[in-house]
Amino acid sequence: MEYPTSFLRSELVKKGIRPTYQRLKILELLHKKDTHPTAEEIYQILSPEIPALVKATIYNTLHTFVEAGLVRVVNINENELRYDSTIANHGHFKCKSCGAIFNFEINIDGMPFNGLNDFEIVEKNVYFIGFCPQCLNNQPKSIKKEKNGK
Amino acid sequence: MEYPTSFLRSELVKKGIRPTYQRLKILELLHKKDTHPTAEEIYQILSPEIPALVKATIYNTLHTFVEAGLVRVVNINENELRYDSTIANHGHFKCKSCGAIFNFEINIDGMPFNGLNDFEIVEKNVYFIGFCPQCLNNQPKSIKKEKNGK
DNA sequence: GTTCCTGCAAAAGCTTTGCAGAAGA
DNA sequence: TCTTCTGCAAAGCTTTTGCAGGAAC
Repeated sequence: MEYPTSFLRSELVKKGIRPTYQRLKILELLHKKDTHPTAEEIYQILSPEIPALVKATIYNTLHTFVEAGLVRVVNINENELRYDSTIANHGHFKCKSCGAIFNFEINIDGMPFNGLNDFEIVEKNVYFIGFCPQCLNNQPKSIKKEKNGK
Repeated sequence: MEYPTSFLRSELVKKGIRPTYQRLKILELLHKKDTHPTAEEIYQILSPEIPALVKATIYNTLHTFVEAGLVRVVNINENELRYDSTIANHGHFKCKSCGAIFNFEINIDGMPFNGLNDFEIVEKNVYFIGFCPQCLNNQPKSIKKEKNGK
């Protein structure tokens, strides 16, 4: 998928966020990468292109985006925050071996549940944990014993 | 629910974990409290009872429990790790206002999904975010505008 | 020109690690 | 007695904050 600058720019302007170069690049990356990068990963990817870029800016930018509802924080085990720009109904699958996060289709709103009668539900999330096909192929014997991908 | 020391003790011994006083207290707390306390909260609760207790011990103990499969890490938005001793099939609901986490019934294994054909699924999780009845009653007008409970 | 953002550096917060003494087997 | 755990202190990471110069409007 391609995201022209004009599209990204209007996405920001619509929310009252100044479309600076850094913000456009970070938003573009979040749209392109579907692996839900961490702040650190965003830094690693954009740093060569924007040498002056600093992590504080990435953190500030991500906060701005989250507050505006442009991206969502995905947070699956481990102590790390990942960011997701797809707000549609989907589940997240995290590979215990390589740590990658995949989207998959699931009708979250169709799931029956009990015990939240007087609660107001704002957001529903589903996440699975296991092993991705690539990791299963690479180490079919030992993979089950691995603790995590760190 | 009451958890006699002998029960807790055997739970640990079964997993090959030495049933020290600190570990028994932490495990007991995780069973009693269904709000999925953080390491910090565990420290706050047990500190008066065990003045010498130190956070490093709590972190180490929680790691030990997680590795043994006695407790699970629950991790819903925000940058904090919570621990859950109930391993059965249930969802977690996090209140945006007070930050408390509630369990609710949901048949996770019954949910249909697509796009994970060659994946090996080890664990399935569901979490909802919204407002709990208590917070809805306390501030029925302003609650929707609140960002989070921090 | 004014407002707001970025980069930089320093601080803050949470978690981990190394080690000596204490507790458990 | 031997092994393993706890408490303590220090280190390590990630994230946040304050401020001056710079970019956006």
